Amino acid sequence: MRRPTMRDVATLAGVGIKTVSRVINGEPNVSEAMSERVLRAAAALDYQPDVHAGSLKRGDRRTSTIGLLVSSVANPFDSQVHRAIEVVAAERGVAVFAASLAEDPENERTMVHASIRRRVDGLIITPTRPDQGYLAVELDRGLPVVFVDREPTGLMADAVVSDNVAGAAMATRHLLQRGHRRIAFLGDLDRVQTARLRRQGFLEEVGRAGVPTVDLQIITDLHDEESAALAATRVMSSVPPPTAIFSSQNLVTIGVVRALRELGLSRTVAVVGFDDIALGGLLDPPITVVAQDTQGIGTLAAQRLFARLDGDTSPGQTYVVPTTLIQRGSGEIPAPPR
Amino acid sequence: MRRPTMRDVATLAGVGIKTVSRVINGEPNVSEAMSERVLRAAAALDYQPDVHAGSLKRGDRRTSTIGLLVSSVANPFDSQVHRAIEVVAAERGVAVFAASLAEDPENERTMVHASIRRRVDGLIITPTRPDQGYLAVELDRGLPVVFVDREPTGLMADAVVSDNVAGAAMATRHLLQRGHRRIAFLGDLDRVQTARLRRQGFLEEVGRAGVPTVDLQIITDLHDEESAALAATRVMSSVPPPTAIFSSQNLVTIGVVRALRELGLSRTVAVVGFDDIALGGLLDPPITVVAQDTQGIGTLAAQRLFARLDGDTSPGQTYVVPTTLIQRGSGEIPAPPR
DNA sequence: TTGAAAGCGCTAACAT
DNA sequence: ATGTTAGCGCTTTCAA
Repeated sequence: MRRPTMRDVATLAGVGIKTVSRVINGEPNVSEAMSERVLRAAAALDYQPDVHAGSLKRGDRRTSTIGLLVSSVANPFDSQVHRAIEVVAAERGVAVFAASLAEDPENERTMVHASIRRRVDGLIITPTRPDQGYLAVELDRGLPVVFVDREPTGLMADAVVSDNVAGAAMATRHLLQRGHRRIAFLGDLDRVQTARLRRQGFLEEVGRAGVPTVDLQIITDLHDEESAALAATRVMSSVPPPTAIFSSQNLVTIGVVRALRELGLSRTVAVVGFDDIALGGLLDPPITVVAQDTQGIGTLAAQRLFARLDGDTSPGQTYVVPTTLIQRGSGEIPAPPR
Repeated sequence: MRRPTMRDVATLAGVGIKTVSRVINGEPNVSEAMSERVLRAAAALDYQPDVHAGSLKRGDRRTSTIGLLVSSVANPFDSQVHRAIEVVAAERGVAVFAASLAEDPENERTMVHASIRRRVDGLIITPTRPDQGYLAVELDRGLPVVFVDREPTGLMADAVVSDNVAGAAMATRHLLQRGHRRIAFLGDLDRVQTARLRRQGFLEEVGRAGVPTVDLQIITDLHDEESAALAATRVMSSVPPPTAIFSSQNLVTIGVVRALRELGLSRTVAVVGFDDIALGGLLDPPITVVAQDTQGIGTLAAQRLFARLDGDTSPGQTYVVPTTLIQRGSGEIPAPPR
């Protein structure tokens, strides 16, 4: 009925508790016969050691648990990153404690503290607050923190991010090369770092191409599919309308596709989206995107965290993971002759 | 540098450790002045209590942590269920420790034990092994377990599942009503319970309609998009070919859609899929599906777990969550005149 | 090779 | 209202 303790195992095996500890932890200097006797008793009782009770007295205080705080575990980008992290963690017998911050700055501190109260060995975070300076004291105390998707502010630490500026520039260049000049940029919440960087990449590229500002339409702060669809409809009714749209985020792209479909313009107006879309290849036309390497990002973030846990004390740095342009059709629609 | 303990807070505040404990835990019988002094000291040291050290001596041994073991955290169904569970858990200050079993039976036991070693208060599991009897001892020891997506075998416990049989029957009836008789069933791994139930629902419904067996093609054990596409291509080349396809799972549906598209049959052959598909409404034709209520399933599973933690000792039972037919176009293609 | 004692950070039980 | 002691399950230290 009661969960057995190491002492119960010791009693059943008729040995001292320290011997059980040695066997359970695979420590040396235990005779073969002893080891087998203890293991038999442990199995008979269905004994499972208490990781946290053990860590209490141990020097390193490790719990073999890390925390992952992302925008939302239900979001495809985050859940793919989560999966990649989990694979690396599982190789080391480390469990992942996941939580969604829902882009609410309050939640970031709350969940960081919830993690620390559970004594995680390290933390992987998508920063949501304007400043991460409050984490400096935790870094000092030896808690490694790696950021994903966005760089932290007010703190030197490892970060693993997509090349947002270059990716957006690549998408933009792709449209320019097909003759587009009147291009609309539809972006999500401007307080999100990635949204700003993608806008920057777009602006830099059109600037290099010498496109006059009057030909551009820059819409920001689209927060969902609905607002994006409305914005796309409005943009297309301007005179003269854009011949191409660059949408800087997943949901925005979907909203744009839906709006163009309803306007009967989906075969006429070129679209490139940032962040891949499930089944993008089966849409009509298939949608061209700048895809992020979610697996690469997750794997690298986990590797950085474990490197820190293994003693790496080099200064924190940002790792930029390249994006890929996937040409499927919507982005290859040429500009109409003038 | 070192992480402060409750004793450090007590020393700084110049009080006994038990007073700090009372303040931190919001226990009564502490003067206003004392409380403020302790909180000031705790804040100055950036103190965070150790949940597990506390639970060690506490009567209930609760850690305010639950484990969630699903097929894959990157899978849309699972990650939506995860998010719903997390919302209920967060209301109670409970953290969720998530892991993917990747449909590998070995992983189920491994991760259950990994969870128990971390002393989770309860477990929500998508069963992957053929039998869950090994968990009986844990139930006895007071660890509540709730199953999601599939029912357990060899164990009486709560389970929250979609109405797979009725959902599949509904999809089948929908096709029958449009005059289809030659219908193909494409299902995933037959060792997965939901795959068998959906096949059963299909067979029961065609049976009720008196469709001769010779008109049906039943393909199972499709494990991914590629094998599903191949199977669909093969099925459509039979003579006479089916006029409708019921695909029993997400990836299978995508494979079917891709194959029909390549064969130029996507506007001719009716398709209904089990489990919704992101952007299914933007495909051409838009895809008709039997959607599962992921949020309802996750919320209910979490509610059942917490009800058990709150003392509910009623016998375990299965909760069946209804599915919804979403008519978008592909399922409404009529059978050709004979 | 084995085991006894002390103590990790905290709470329960019992003082005061 | 506040503090003291013992002990949760385990590992460390040290002795046998």
